[in-house]
Amino acid sequence: MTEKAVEVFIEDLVRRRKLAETSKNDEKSHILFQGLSENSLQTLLSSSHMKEISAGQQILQQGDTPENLYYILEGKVKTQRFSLDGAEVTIRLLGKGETFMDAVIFMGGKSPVGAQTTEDCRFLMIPAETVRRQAFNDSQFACNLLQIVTRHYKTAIQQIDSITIKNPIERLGYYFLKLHIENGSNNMDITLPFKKSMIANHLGMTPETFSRTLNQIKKMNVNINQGKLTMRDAYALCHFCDPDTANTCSRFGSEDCPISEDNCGGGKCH
Amino acid sequence: MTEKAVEVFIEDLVRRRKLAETSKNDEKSHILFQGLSENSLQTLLSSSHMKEISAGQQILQQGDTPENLYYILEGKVKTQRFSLDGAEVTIRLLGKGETFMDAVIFMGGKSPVGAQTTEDCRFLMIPAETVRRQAFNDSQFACNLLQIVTRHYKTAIQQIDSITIKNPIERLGYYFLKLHIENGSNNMDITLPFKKSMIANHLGMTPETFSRTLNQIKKMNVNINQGKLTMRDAYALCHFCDPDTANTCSRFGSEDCPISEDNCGGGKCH
DNA sequence: CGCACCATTGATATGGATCAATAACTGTGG
DNA sequence: CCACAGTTATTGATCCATATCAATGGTGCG
Repeated sequence: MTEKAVEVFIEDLVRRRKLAETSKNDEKSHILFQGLSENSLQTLLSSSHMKEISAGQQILQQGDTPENLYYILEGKVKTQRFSLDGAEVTIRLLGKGETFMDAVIFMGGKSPVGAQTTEDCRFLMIPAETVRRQAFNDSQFACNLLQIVTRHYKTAIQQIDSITIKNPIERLGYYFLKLHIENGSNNMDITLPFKKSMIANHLGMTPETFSRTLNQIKKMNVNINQGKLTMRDAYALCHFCDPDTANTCSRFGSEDCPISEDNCGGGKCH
Repeated sequence: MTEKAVEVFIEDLVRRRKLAETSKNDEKSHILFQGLSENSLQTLLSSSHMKEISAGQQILQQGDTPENLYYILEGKVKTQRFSLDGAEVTIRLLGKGETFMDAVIFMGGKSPVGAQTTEDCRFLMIPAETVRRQAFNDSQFACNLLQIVTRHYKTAIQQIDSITIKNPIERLGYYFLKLHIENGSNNMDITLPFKKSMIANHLGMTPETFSRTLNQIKKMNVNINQGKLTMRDAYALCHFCDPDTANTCSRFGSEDCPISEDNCGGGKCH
């Protein structure tokens, strides 16, 4: 990364950090840089560089040694695993402002997952060695990483849960619900952020099953058309909510919220 | 924890740490205390206390706020999740020397998993607040935690992979293989560390399927009798190995190892 | 000895995968 | 702007792996 690029990047970060302080708008993966001194930020960024990778490229193979932490400035990515006979599992689907290989760097040894662009991408790449050194030198940074990795872990647990004890309708419904909440719980229109077949794989089902499941969901006040999802009412997906997710929903506790403790006393009703 | 107990515990830790330096015997979860100053150790332990909990007790409910990090001094534990209709998924099965709620403490909010003893247990409990504070004050400790959590995350990824694209035989075979390697790759006798029905649940299958799968595996030079597993030869389970796991096997690279690069050139053969 | 609990075995049911054909969409070049 | 090729999504028919249901057999404990 050139001196100039570093400066621009830092400026942007600082601006956003100030923004985050005043408003409640916390952009997700800025957690990585949260609360860092200018100095620490400099150390991280001065050894980093940017890279553009076009859509559909394998950024990193499962089994490679991870040399960098990737921060997505632009574009979308999936991380995946392959079985010996070529079957693929999508572990994460991620976009702008998210990081990957953040956890892998601390696992030691080869990466258990591969990563692939699904759109043209621009990355900020921070060398793994720098990240490890800085984690050791700056406990604020280490704590930021801890927060990120535990969040990934939590998501992974939910994924295990979802694949093991939920049926396709519940999985898809829950996925849509989370998109809905991410988009702001009042927004009734959602554009699917990935190809259907990718989401299907991520949810542990085939594209055929995904398609059929979509038809089921259409009967529930939700319409899907050309990758556009339109909810008849804001509560259409509440059926798929759980107490944990409810906490992140702006309508949690409102009169119509089925999870709300006021409505059933204990968060385990329904 | 009383002054006395602290001292005994620290003495024991120090002894083990010295042991770990000289031999290659790295007991798993001592990672938590690895490389900490006496001072840091004191801080952590002086606010800790011990607790005994009998078999079958729910230590912590899914949805509770985690108040402590648990270190298992004695006994066995499972962490689990429940669906709204009562179905259970076992996330981890763990024993002596392992920790839990380590990651959850940094997730913020309620615990996404519950924990239950499966045997009589004795725990060292370190208050969550102490852990968080110490992570911030001692980057060595933070890095230890990072290592632990990323390891959990990796296991979770493998679990997702396993449930999604492996059949019951492969799952069970892989589980046995890992036990075998943990026990020292030359040990041909393994005692199942948990009840079959628990392992079954952990592997995402019913007890019935587990039982039938066991019969399949018996045809492959592995015998199981009353929770005792006996391998005809040390390579009986190699069929279920993958390049990643091979690295942790003492026989990796030997003539008969099917993963060894010498035998196929690239670690993707078979 | 008898009661629980757990594991095993057999019979049956079923959800989702697979296979196969068609349809809709995307982008490209004339 | 349309025609065409390539990709992605949908729909229908069939199959199969694993869950479920039900009965039996062990094992340990009071």
